[in-house]
Amino acid sequence: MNDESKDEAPMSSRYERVYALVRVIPAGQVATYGQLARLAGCTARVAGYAMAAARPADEVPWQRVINSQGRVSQRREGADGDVRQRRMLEKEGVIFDAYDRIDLAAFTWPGPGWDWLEANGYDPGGM
DNA sequence: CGCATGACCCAGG
DNA sequence: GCCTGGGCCATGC
Repeated sequence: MNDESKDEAPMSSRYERVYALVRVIPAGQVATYGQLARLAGCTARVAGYAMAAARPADEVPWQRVINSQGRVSQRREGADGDVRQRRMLEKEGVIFDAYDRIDLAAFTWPGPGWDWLEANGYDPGGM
C-alpha cells in the first residue's frame, strides 16, 4: 500500500519491530529501551536509535520509552526533545520524583506484562 | 571501507 | 549516588 521505492521511508522497516512494541504501550505507562530490545531481538542501542529515527508519520508514542535508570534520556545540546517528552508523559499521568526519575515498578507497562509476552513468544511482526 | 556519532546498558571504583 | 570505560550496532560522510 505504499511505494517505498522512492518514498521517504528509508530504514523504518528495520525498526518496525521496535515500533510495533512501542505502539502497544498504553498511555500513562512506560517501557525501557532494554526491554524493547530484548523483545524486538536487537540491542538497546538500536532500540534507542529507532526512537531517535521515529517520525510523526510512524505514529509511535516514543515518549513512553525511557532508559533503564527510569529517566528521560537527555538529548544532545540544544535539543529540547527530552523536555517535551517529560511534559507529554506528565500529561499522561506519569509521575516524576525529585530526582527527575520515574518509579519503574509503578509505571513500567505491567498490562499483560513483558514476562507474559516473552513466555508466549510474542512476535512483533505477527500481531 | 574506515571513522565518528548517537534518545543505551552494565560493571566497577 | 556520580563518573568511567567497554561493548553494542546502525547511519552518514
